[in-house]
Amino acid sequence: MNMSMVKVMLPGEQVQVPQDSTLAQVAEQLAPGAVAARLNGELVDLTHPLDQDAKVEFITVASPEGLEILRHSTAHVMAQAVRRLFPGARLAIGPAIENGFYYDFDVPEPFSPDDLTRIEEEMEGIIKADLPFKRQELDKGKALGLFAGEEYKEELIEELPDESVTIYSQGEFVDLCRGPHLPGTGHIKAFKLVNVAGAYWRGDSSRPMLQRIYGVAFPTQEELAEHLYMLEEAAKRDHRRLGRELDLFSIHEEGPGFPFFHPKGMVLRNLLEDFWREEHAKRGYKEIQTPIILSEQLWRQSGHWDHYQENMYFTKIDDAAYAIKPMNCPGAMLVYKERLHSYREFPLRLAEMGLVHRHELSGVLHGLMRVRCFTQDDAHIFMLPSQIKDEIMGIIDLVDYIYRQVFGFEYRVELSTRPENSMGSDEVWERATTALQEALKSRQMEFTVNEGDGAFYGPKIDFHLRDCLGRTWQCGTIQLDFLMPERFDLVYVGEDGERHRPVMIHRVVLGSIERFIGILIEHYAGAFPLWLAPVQVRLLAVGERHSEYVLGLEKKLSGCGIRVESDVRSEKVGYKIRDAQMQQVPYMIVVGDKEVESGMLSVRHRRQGDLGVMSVDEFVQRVEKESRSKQGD
RNA sequence: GCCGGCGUAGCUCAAUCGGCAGAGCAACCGCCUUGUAAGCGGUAGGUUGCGGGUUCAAAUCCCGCCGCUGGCUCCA
Repeated sequence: MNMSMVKVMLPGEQVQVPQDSTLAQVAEQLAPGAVAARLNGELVDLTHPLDQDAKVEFITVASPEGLEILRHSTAHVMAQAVRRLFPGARLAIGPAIENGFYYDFDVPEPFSPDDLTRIEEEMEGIIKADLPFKRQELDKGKALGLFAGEEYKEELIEELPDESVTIYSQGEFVDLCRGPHLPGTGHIKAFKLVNVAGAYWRGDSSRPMLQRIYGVAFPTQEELAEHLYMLEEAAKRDHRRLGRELDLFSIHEEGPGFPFFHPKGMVLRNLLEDFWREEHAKRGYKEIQTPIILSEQLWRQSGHWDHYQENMYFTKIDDAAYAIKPMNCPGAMLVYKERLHSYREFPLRLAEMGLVHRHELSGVLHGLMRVRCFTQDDAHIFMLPSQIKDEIMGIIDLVDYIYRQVFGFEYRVELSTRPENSMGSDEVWERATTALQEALKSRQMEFTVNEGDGAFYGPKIDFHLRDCLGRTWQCGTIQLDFLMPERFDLVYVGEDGERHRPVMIHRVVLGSIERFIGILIEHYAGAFPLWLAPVQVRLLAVGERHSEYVLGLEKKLSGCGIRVESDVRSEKVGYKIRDAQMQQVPYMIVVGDKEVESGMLSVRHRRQGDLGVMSVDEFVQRVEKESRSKQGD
């Protein structure tokens, strides 16, 4: 018998196999750890047959794609377990996510933590049975029949563009799925269900709330354990915890979402603001300040009344209606309108550290990261249409300078386009969005597009930073606005002597001072670089007889502009060092008989330990140099 | 706002089945006079988030509210 062969091109080698062999058969010989494959560029299951010559790359769970498959398959196993334990549960969607997966279920009763344990046990059984994942293609009509009564699956099937859909099954469990999947459930080695949460179907709060179970999954138990350990470590960096331990800020039941800054938090905050002012002055910004409470009429004119009312607080003064500002722009408009402007003044950059109040839903408040009042490092820039691109590029440079060069943050950029409830014509939106896009492209920034997430008055570029758990928070934003100038009838006198309409940019760099401080706390795990450290030096008296000398030294150092405090408590030196270490004080100076006699300083660094002896001048210079560098440990 | 979990001393956490609210750290007082990550002893600290209910008896069980928290939605 003449068996026909096909050529399989693998990275670095080429083999011939009988036609209609499966990829699994090839993998058995050549890639024992494979769980899936890339066949002519497309991800497929190992059960896929080879009917013609093909380029093949095998995938293991060590690769990002393999890991995603592992997690996705684990989600299916979880759904199977849930179905066994809760036969009435209807399935929604169950994708792989960072570190794991989730699956949404419609169940009459929410899952309890005990249920999670039972589900985990059921999953173990399914894994032990090593059920193969089977793929099947069928037309939509048949699929709808198969999933009859599964309203979420029906909705998904109806929306799929192709006439045929694929389903996967393992054992008795069948699910609509594009795949690919692991060869069998036995390939799952390490997973854990971590929590349950309510989640609206398709993220729409007007639709039913489903129960979402989150899990994590890794190729090995070791990696899973490592991940769980990392989470524990991350919790130690949580700004809410460090804010209390380092006495930076507090939030009270009497003011949910309204943070209180303590003396040390204020030092940090003021230093950050000083830095901000310096950098903005260098770049031609003028600073203004506008009131927190302004007439409701103004907010009607700006469009906030129609588009932002739900987030605003209102009040009355002498029976007249006022609103507490949720944004700074209308105030800046009034400043602009104070007098007539010439094109020669442009771009006119009016900055404002503006305290805004917004009614955020109670369920979203989170330490300093999401609050109900915060200070925006705002600026409104008025300019000619021809200046848009340069101006936006200048702001991108400033953001990059502060985020990356000064603080060493990794950040993500998003372009947000027109939302549903917005003002203005399509044409204006189109123009503004294109301008932002072009600025990003000429700066060669990588960015993702966030459809429908713009402000109600214009599209925006957002800069996102990560917290200790990898959650991202929007910080900087650049918003282009053709509408507000229209609404407030802003004009400038052009070269031609005629009046024209200026273009405006709203922008923040840090975003919210509060949120940015939250990010800083987590980024440095409380060990702020010297220039930001609320206390830079702590003097530790060895015995009580050294107190007086220590206090004199404190005066001397603080006279040199160093933030210093003294510990003259009746405690051992080891105790004082431990205390200063835990407070993340960068420098400790031990003062005993030797130092009093010699006039030298015994310096300890919070990371490098004992630095030995140096003179006061030497130490002051060291501190000044390190502060100027803005470098961390 | 919605779904789940949680709320005990300033902080971290105990308190068996519903049976006298407890420990460590911090604070305060005293002893020690201290040399590079926690010296010793003592004192004080609580309407168990708030309000109802069940019970002979509630931190514990039930209901409502407040707050925190993980998500969803929303957003700097």
